[in-house]
Amino acid sequence: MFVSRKISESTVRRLSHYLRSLEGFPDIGGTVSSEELAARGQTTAAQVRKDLSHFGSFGKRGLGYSVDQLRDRLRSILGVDRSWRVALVGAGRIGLALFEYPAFRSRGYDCVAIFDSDPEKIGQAWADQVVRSPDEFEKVINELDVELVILALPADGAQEMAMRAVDAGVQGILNFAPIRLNVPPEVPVEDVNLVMELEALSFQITQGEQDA
Amino acid sequence: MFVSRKISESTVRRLSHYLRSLEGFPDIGGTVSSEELAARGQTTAAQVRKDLSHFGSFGKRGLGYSVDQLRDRLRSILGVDRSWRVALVGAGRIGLALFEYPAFRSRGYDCVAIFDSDPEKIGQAWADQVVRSPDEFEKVINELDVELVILALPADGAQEMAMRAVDAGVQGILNFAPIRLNVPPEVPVEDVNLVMELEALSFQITQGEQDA
DNA sequence: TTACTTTTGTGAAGAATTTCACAATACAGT
DNA sequence: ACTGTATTGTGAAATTCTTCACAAAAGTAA
Repeated sequence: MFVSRKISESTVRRLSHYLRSLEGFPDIGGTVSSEELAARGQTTAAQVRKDLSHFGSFGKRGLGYSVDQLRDRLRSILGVDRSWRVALVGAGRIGLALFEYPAFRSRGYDCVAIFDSDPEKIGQAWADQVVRSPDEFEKVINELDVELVILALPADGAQEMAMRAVDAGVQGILNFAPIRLNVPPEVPVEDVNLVMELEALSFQITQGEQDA
Repeated sequence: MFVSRKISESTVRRLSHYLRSLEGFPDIGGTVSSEELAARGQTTAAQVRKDLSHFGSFGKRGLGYSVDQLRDRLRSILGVDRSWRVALVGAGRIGLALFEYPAFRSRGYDCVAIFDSDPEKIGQAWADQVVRSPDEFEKVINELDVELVILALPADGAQEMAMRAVDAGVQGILNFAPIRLNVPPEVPVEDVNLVMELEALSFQITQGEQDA
């Protein structure tokens, strides 16, 4: 019914997935059943209904969910019905890839500052942005009201910048550095660890072969 | 004891994390306790022991685990005690970032081919590689014995290339395209979805504020 | 050898998540 | 209005994952 405490990580991932499916629906004004949504997300209809039920009941029995309504509701639940002010820390290949990732800006994640400690890079123009020195970090974060920080730098600098981001009042961190960041529990961190993903893959392949 | 069926996704992620921690240990010949390992991975000592116990018992009571031995064992479990032949599909920003990611090659993931459908890109040299046309895909995958494919292309081309990869005999797929791939269950797929990560982050921030 | 300390490996308990199953309800057709 | 069909919302059951707690080592020191 109400927004109960503790929505699990897996539920959130599925919600994000449902939203992605709904965005693929051209059918304006139509409806979608939990069954259809499940088919697109390799989960079950019951799981879809359970996930959605944590936030209220916005389906119609016998009919399903209004695509438009559900999409709007999911956007609001996931916090993407607004825009976020993001700073990118690390102007390497990964930083560049993210900066130019189309889905990034199109979903309201506005990159308003870029930092890198490499003197070669400081001052470089990236689209409408200029790469800044980390010396300016706190000042810029405050002046531009940055809410999210993306850490796309090597492991050794990541912990320090995470701390500085938290102290500067940032609300969340997307971390690409392959270390576990030590931050206060009230600041959410999401990790993207490419090595871990590859290892999960080779694990599954290796295991699969052992079974055969 | 023995490698039992069905190791959970979360266990695999933790194993990968333990390995990362152990690689940071300069201490050659030393030992490490489940307690220490847990502290580095924001989990508990009992969890570490349970995770490891799925694959045998390679600790010494009263002493802990031999760093060297455990590291080797984890490498073997995760399948990174060997090298993997990888093809990159999509020579955009994300593809480039991955191609140049140092941890990539250093862990035995050898990129042996790059494909892109953009005629502008075909023929470009990337380090020791040349970007190839997807027309050559099946031929090259077979000739070079490619085992893993990294899909770093837009959503609309991803499903087709996934299918072609599976038909060509590829054993696993790392997917950066924001769609759920439809492949036979015996071919493992790992998804890296940047939008999903950002949404998980904004969800947590939004939720946190509602509680306060 | 014996006592003491440490830390593993693991059954059992507890917690969390997923699936089941069905009453409630919404609409369509007649 | 009534019958039939579809589909939600949700307790309860089943399953999976995590934590607890402690006996079984393994080393150390006297």
